[in-house]
Amino acid sequence: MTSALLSKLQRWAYLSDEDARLIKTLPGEHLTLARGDHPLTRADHEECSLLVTEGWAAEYKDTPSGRRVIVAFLLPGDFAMTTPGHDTSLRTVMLSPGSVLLVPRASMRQLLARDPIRRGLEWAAAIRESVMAEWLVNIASRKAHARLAHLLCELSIRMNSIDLLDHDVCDMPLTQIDLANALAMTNVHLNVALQRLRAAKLVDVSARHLTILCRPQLEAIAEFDDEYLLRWPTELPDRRQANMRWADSERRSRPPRHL
Amino acid sequence: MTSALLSKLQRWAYLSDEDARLIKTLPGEHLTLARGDHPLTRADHEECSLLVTEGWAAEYKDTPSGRRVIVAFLLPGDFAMTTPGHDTSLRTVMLSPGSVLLVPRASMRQLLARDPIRRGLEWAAAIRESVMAEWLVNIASRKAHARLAHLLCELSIRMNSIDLLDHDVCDMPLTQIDLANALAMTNVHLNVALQRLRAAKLVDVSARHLTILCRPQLEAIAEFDDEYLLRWPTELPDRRQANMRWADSERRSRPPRHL
DNA sequence: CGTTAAGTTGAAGGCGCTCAACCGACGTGG
DNA sequence: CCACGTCGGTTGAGCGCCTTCAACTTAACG
Repeated sequence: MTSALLSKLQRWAYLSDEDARLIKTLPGEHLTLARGDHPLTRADHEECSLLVTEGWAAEYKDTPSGRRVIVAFLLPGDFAMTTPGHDTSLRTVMLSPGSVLLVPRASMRQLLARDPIRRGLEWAAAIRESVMAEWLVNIASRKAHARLAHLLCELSIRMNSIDLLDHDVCDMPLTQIDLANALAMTNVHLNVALQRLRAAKLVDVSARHLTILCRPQLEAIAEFDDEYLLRWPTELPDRRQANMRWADSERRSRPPRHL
Repeated sequence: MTSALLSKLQRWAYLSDEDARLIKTLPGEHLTLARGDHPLTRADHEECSLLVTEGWAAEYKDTPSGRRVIVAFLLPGDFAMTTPGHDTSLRTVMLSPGSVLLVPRASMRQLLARDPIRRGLEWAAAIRESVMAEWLVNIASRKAHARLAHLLCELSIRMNSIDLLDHDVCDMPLTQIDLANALAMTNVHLNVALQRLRAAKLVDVSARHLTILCRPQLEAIAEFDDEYLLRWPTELPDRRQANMRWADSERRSRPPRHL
């Protein structure tokens, strides 16, 4: 039921049996939904959090000009953004049949009262933000096929972290239109980008499944580095060599002349 | 000193005199920096939060292919993302001369112990995330000149919310290259987009200042809706109009908040 | 089988990129 | 003091990635 969330939290925090029990028996309204359903109403937002337990969902905005932009994919174990006074232009929709749990605020408080769980959830929130930043980088800096490759890398790693990846194969119930909406391109061009990855035998996307055929090459053309997803809590800070790309001259340079 | 943070928090939570005093006397190492300086080292991240007190900063990533992507602008009163085990590929840099406060974890805990302050900071964090989502939408869905217009709208509103906007004029110490890095385009094309807005007499960007000349038109071409920035607080009466320093005659009224 | 949504392919055109040159402002050093 | 270097800003030409539009195929489902 909430086993995806449990797997995820156990990666970042050591949970007691009692903690695990709390999560497995998390109370709330359980909804079974079809693709296209919107699990949250405006009223819900004030009163509960939304946890995806089965299937995939998305957070998106529609622009006045009619475009849909997917801002985040929600996989099993992910919470939807439910912040105080949340932004009503951001909506949550199911991208596949699945089920969700509407967790009352009181139960959430109960979870957060447990230190290991709270830390785990904070990690999850931090990674969520990290993923959004990486999406910005992805859309802002890479060409279509590399963007797609990057997203597929991310999704497979995230599926792995909830034990839903098996030998580089996992479910991926997205349409090409969904992918296009998440990657800031048209479905037409997403298709050609996908063909290109297929032709290079890097991935296989079909029948609602994703298979990574050659991860090293895929990661190479995607410039994919999983650090933003995995961040190990106990890791020591010696891995990164600070490459100062702001030249020394800039550091003490005069203020830039403006326009 | 930390007056920008104070102005911001007071928009979303009632602060007692004691709360205000706590913020004004927030302890920590105070640094004066030049453009291009990196205020945070890896070690700092584990031990303190970074608060911008003067000037502008940016959070950015550099891609292997050599592009720089700015993921967020930090204005006075903004905290840099300092999460446990934070993503080292994301860095913070000053975009103008200014000063920052390195707040020790202990002092942050002290702040968070005060309920109104904690709510205010949570509110600020929620808006930060909301802004990132809107940036995704902006880059993903709008053309160059509209992207630029949207960003300028956002920045002017954010400056207003820390009392640094005066009659639609505020400081904006960004180079066109900074703007281009934030908007996923080249400095060359940013320039033409800017010329276009200038020619239409919608904004004036010069001498490190931003002036909104015709907000209604600017917001129109930007598809700008300030809801994601202002989200009505639950516990405060609407101070927004009172605080707006521009004529609000033709601003459309907001649908009443659902109960 | 008829209908609808998703996937696929092709052609034409445009928005934005690359490359390149130039100017203007400012600081530096001879 | 002036020459020069550097950085930011501005403008133009050419081109290519991606969009738009359109038609057609395939799959799912009553």
